[in-house]
This record gives sequence, structure tokens and C-alpha cells, in this order.
Amino acid sequence: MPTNRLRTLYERLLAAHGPQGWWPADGPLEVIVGAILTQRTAWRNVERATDRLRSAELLSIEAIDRAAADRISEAIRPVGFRVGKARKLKQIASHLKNRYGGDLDRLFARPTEELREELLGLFGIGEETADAILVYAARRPSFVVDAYARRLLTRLGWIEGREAYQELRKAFLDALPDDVALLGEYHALIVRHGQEYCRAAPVCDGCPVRAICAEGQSARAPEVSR
DNA sequence: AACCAGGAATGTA
DNA sequence: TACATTCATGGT
Repeated sequence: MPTNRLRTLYERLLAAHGPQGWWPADGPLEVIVGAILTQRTAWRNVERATDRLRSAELLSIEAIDRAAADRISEAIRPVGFRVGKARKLKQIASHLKNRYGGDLDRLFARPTEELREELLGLFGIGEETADAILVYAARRPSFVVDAYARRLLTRLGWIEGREAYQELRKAFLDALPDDVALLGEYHALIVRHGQEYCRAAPVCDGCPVRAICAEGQSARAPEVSR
């Protein structure tokens, strides 16, 4: 994939949608909690669940660590997979409490690659979630490859669609400046664009990248979701 | 009323 | 490595 195109795409998305100012959460802990809650879930449901956690005074590492899993599960009811997500939140909170005394600054003081590996070692944190935490909570240069990014690049005809996560992440990082704000903004723009134009059922009419998109120009290979 | 939403863990071959 | 299954709620 020609890397220059990834810079051009960023410019076009930014011009079309404007700065998104992500992550839409208050503080690093809420970024982490939100990153878990939003897995395979619409963001509005995450907001409801986060409000419920706050009302129940369950929006701190200490509280999550101490609370019964059932209470967490009940509070986050509006998101899907609540039992599993409650377990994830508790295990992450437990790790942060035990290893860092609940101090996120101490976790984030670690070198980027070590930090990424440590996050990946935690139950409930896969590659996308780890990168979201790196970029939006730890403010480290990384890139979040999500379903929208994969879908957009597939429709642009730039990738086949089944590439490994790391391969796509590397393509973005190699093509872009080492700028956390830009990398975070790029992912936000891809999501915004995806929600408006590049859903499972595409709205290509009026799409700002339609001119460089293969969608509608010719029949394309079936894309994968993931 | 099926389909989709800002994934990850687990199991199988 | 590559797939399939499971988890669960809310909006369209």
C-alpha cells in the first residue's frame, strides 16, 4: 500500500469532518474503562454505562477493585457482554492496584513498547484496546486499527481486508509523523467518517473521499468484517 | 424483525 | 496460522 496515500486520506478526512477532539472521556481512567466498555458496542451505550458507574461511585481503580463483580456488571448493563466486561474491568483494576498502587502515572512512565506488551498481557486488552489506551490515555504515538479503518481501506481498494493487525498498524505509523495528537485525530476521523459514510451499508453519495474510493466504480472482492 | 454496533478470549485443526 | 463460537444490550 503506497504510504503517501495515507497522508492524503488524513488531509481529506480532516478537511471534510473537522477536528474530532477524541477521546470523548474525562481523564485516563475513564479512557481505559471506556476502551473496554466500547468493545463491539455503540458509544452512546458506553456513556450510559459510564454515568451509571459514576452514580454508583464505581469509577475509580480502588472502587472497581473492591466492588463485587455483580455490582459492576449491573452498573454497566447498557453495554453488551456485561458479565465479561465486568470481569475485565476488575482484573485490570486489580493489576493497577497491586503493581502500581492504583497510580496510572507510574504505569504510563514505562517505555512505550514495554507498556504496550504489559497492556496486551492483561485479560480483556487486545491490540486495538491497547493502542487506544496508549494513544488516548498514555499519550504515546501508536495507531488504533479498528473495523472502520479496515473497512475504509478495503473499500478504497488499498488493502485486501484480511491483513494482520500489526501489518496495518505499521503501515500507518510508517506513513505518518510521530505525533500523538495527529495519530489520535486520524483514528477519530476514520470512525466519524465510518459512521457517516462507510458503514456496513455504505452511504457513498456525498462521501468526501468518493473520488479516490473504488466503491461504485467496480465490483470489488467481498470484504471481511473483523 | 433481522442486522449492526469503535473486540477479545477460547477452542479446534 | 486460520477460523468458528461465545459473550448480551440497544437502536434501526
